[in-house]
Amino acid sequence: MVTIKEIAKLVNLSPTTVSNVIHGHKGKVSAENYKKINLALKDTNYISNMGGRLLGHHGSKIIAVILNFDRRAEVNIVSDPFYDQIIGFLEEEIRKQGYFMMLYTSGSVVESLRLAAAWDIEGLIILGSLPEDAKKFIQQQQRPLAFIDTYVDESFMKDGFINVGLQDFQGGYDITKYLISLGHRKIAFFADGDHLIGVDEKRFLGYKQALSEAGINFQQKDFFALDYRAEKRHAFLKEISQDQLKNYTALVFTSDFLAADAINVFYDNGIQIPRDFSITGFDHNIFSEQIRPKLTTIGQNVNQKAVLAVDYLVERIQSKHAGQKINILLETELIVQGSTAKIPETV
Amino acid sequence: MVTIKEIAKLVNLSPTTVSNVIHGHKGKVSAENYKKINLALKDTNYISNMGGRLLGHHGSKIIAVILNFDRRAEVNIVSDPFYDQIIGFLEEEIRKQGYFMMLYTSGSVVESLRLAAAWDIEGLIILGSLPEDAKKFIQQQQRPLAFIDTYVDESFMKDGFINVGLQDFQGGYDITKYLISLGHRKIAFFADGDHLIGVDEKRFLGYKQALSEAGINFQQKDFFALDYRAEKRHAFLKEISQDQLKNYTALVFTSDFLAADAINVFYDNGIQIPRDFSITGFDHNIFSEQIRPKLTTIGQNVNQKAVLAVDYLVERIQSKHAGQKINILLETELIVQGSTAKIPETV
DNA sequence: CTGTTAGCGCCTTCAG
DNA sequence: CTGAAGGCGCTAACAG
Repeated sequence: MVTIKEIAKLVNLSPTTVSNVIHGHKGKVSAENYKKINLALKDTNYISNMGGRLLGHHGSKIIAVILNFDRRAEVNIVSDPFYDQIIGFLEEEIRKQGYFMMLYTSGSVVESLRLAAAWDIEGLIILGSLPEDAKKFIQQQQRPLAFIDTYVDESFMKDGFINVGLQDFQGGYDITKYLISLGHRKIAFFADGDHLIGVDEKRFLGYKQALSEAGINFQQKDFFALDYRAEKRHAFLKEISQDQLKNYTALVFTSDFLAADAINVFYDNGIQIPRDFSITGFDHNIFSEQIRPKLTTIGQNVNQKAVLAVDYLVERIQSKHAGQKINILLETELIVQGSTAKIPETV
Repeated sequence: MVTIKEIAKLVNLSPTTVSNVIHGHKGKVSAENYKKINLALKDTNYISNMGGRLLGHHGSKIIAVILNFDRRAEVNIVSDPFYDQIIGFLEEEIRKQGYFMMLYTSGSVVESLRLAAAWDIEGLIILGSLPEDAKKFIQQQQRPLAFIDTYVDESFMKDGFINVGLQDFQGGYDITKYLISLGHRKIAFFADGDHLIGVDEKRFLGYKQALSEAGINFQQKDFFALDYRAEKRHAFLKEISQDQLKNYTALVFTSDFLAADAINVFYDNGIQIPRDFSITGFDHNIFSEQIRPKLTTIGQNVNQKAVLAVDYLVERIQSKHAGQKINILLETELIVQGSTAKIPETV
């Protein structure tokens, strides 16, 4: 690997001058030498050694993407397409912005911050963080952070805070309202796990709001928690489909994955959608399209999420000061497909 | 961030001694000082600055995962679950082995190698590489490489070569043979794009072999190339289903994704599976389970692939010499589900 | 406009 | 067993 020193020798100039050319400081170098050095750089296929940069704290050019470990455990089970997709988009945008992406999975904030320190990482993108972890990140932050889909208290959104999320409340509200507009009044809600947090909680609150506005009384029994393990989940769905669910005409799921999964379980047990239930998903990813009937769902632009998060982060890295807090919630879109139907007029 | 020097001051010893403790060179430090230093390291939460390591070529602890750009373009379209899954598994194993993962997408071998040089990357894992790119990597390699699912000529598998793949030929052979055992003799083959390369080619050759052994004559028209763009692909499937496909009773797809996609198109056009066609997939991922009927497919262990690739690579990194070539093709498993059926006895 | 110098943190000699 | 010294490549500060 060629070094600046070697290039300097080659063109009979000093390393500083070479460095100036590399950094495009045109004003500091004569046009003639500028050209000569640039040629030499190309000829020798010069690459700057990142060790040198790191050591002088001149910027590592690394952005780390931190994935919450618990989420990841599931990802490998269900292959959560949201995470998969967004990682691809993040990598693309990080690369386009001239940075390198380090991917790190950890359940521990401390571990993630150690990584950031060791590599002098310029900024972190944090995916799927629980609220309490987000707080820890914010409190111990040494460098710019951008969260994706994280809800924290206003009080934690100080200057420098960045979050790019989705109007989850609105999405939950819209899709529930749509069901109500079809005549449904007995609408159950299904989520991943017992304790609703983050995006699922907002979607749930939107659902409740829509019920309430329509004068429908929500009861705790209308909420169903699904196990992340396929077998348990399937057994549970089968069981309730023969019992509790008989009271409902529509089922709202917090994700396309869960909705599609449920449709299959129902199908296997002779239940037809939307004849027996109207069902809705959330995300508008591959699962809502690769199921029959296709899901009525809430669309989001995952690419945009990734690009915005990276761009805000990079801006903050380069401006070198905190800047105002940013908490963008992207708009959602109701996608009506075949999994929902009007309730038949009954007398 | 605490440095070795600071720790040294703290305990009134030299940096060298501290460094020795950090590296566990017990023999070189008195037991007493060893303890004292270790305590100080913990107290101060010491993290070694990677810049220092890099600069001295003491090992970056980075393994780069290189994704072929063309593949990735598709990944973002179809969210190819194989890539998604394996990236998760790779990250996990790399972390477990004490390395950091840098994820990089590039269509250019040169770009990837520049990255490797700049960061003094210790080893590369290359996913979805075309054969000609693989050759370039091998020719220009400066450090250990591990390929996943790459087929290159024997002549390129010199010492140091590592590839972890699948018995794709066997898989294609087994699944076709299974169809034949059900009585099918008119079996079409569907792949992604015109020019069969890599794993798809092997699967195809397995299919042909099975046909040939059963005395079935393969003709070029039995091969169908699918467009990666959903709309074009769907239109094409619909079109041929009303025409050319009438001659076939079974359809072999190179992936679960394509098979599930086709089932949906057929379903939308009133074609029932397996009544009208028997259909097979390949991979046994989420798509074969999230479709009705579930796909008869070929199973592979993606986690094992990732773990083996990382472990072989790390072994090579640590042993510091090339070692014998490794070209492991993992076993496949025929998974019989509902998308295939016996051909009815006709007279 | 150009060059010299110093220092970032670590590790490996080598000398005590 | 311990310590001092040098060098990895780069850049910023400063001197010419």
